[in-house]
Amino acid sequence: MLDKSHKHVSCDTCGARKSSLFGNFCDHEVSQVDENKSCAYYKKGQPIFIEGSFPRGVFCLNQGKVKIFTRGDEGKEQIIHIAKEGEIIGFRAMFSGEPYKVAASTLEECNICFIGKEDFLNMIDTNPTLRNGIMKELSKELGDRAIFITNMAQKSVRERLAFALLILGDIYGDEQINLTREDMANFVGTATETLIRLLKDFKDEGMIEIHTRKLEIIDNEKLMQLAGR
Amino acid sequence: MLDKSHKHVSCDTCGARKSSLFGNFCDHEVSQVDENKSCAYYKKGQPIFIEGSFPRGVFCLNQGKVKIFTRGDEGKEQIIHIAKEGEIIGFRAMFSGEPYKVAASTLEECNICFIGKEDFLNMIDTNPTLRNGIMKELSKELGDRAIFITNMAQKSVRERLAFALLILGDIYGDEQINLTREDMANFVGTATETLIRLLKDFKDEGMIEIHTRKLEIIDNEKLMQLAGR
DNA sequence: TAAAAAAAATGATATTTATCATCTTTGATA
DNA sequence: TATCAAAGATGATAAATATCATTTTTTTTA
Repeated sequence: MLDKSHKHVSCDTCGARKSSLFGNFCDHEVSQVDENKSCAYYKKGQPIFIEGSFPRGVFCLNQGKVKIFTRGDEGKEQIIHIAKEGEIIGFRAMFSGEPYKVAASTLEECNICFIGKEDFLNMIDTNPTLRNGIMKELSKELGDRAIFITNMAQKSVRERLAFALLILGDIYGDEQINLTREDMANFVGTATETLIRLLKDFKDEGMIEIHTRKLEIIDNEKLMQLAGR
Repeated sequence: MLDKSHKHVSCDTCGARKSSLFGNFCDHEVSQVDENKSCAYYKKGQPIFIEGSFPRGVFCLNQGKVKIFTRGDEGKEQIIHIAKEGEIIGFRAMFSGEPYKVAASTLEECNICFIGKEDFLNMIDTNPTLRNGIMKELSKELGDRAIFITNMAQKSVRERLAFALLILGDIYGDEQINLTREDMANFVGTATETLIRLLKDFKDEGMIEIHTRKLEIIDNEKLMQLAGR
């Protein structure tokens, strides 16, 4: 269980920072971020920002996982991305000038830091490394989403599930995958019932193990083969 | 029919420029682009760049339409975007440092200018307006693709076709929509046969008119209602 | 302008996947 | 720890869409 007091999490000791966009900051840049941020504890299932609102700054994930999603016409969520420790979320809408097109909420307990819009944009302007990192990140994601779209359009639910499990495996690292069946279905883009049935098939075929809610990947190879490329 | 000689198209007189990322360039910035670019005529169906290759620069569309697509496992195309006059294409991969994840080829005769990587990156570095424009563009597209993914996952083919026709209507402006059924199916994400049948339904329901290959939107309202939001 | 190729259209059928109804298990909370 | 709500699971059925085979029309090119 995480510390619930809203105390300051120092960037200096943030284990997630090395792998983040702030990873190669020098000391004084780190303290610049440190001085201008605020930190907060979020409990599981709490919204960080919602679709349609205007961004006031960006969120930097110190601890925990966060889902980024949109809602279709009937309110059904489509999970676009699951962010983990070290990721900065919500910076896209700051450049687009539009309100958020996606929403974000926690999938588990999280510690999340907040950097105000002005401070962040100021950093972008004065720090070419950060700027280039951001542009690189934006471009990469654009490519990933093209593939996501293609998968949605051309792969069967079974293939998409295999693909999704591989991504989730990466995100959860050596932890077990821990999502509700509904969230997983909303990531794969299918009905919850269909997802449940397929998970059982995958278990029977020796690709995963199911520990009630948590999933363990047993046969990465087979999943990759099924997912295609 | 376009002029096939590879003569220089001046940015100065480029009708598409005003609506492009170079739209608010001052005179000397325009001539900077002008001096560093080369122009070429492309015939219909010609590739501009292909998936997996490394970018040497960016392409600026002076005249004509271009499809941006990926290929699924069985080689089937998924069209992600259709670019028109004024759009700059292929700049994403230049920032990501990765090879192209998408391919581009012409849908009709095109005049396309080319700006080398070094020149373009130099412009980005020295021109904050261009840089901000690019970041804005990248972010916007990221939002659009989130919605695209959600549509793919949650809408029926019929709804997606309505959505696609609205987008195509915007792109083609007062021209009629002019795509093969296969390309259209690859944009909507469905089988060609299904697309053909649905187009007939749409015609019968008075939403579009079919002039052999070209389509005309008759009832925008109804399409919007069908497409949702 | 005829011939060939490509695109469009149509019908029959199979398959995948969603939906609805219901039941069971798990986990949270009073 | 008993109770309740949420999540997970299962079966039956319906609907949407893909696939395959074939024909017609349009476009391209020799």
